[in-house]
Amino acid sequence: MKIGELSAATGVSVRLLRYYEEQELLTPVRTPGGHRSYGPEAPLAVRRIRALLDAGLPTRVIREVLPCVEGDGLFVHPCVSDRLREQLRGMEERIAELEENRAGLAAILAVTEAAVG
DNA sequence: TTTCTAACA
DNA sequence: TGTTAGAA
Repeated sequence: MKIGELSAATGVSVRLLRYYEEQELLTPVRTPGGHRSYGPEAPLAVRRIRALLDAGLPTRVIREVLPCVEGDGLFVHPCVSDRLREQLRGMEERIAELEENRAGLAAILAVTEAAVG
């Protein structure tokens, strides 16, 4: 199918579909005219990518685990569990850092408002 | 009309 | 991610 059809079938913009290809998440074949041609499994592949993206994974990680994804993307082969835990760890670290930032900013505001009014 | 690439917002 | 320009 053509990119426009895949877009209509998945609700993902044509622009994004081209971007996924650039990130090596999708690998459509080319017609003699240079147009992208997607196979019948493309809609499922896009759903998987979306599921992983919605989990906050960067495209770089998605590229690594995509071959191990099954179904609609909510289940992956156990062999990539470690990679995913690593991501979860990093995510938690970022959250912790943001909490510190929040406390710091709140403190500044509290002191400021107490002094000014 | 649709798609392509590349670059800008 | 959306938009846009010029070409096929």
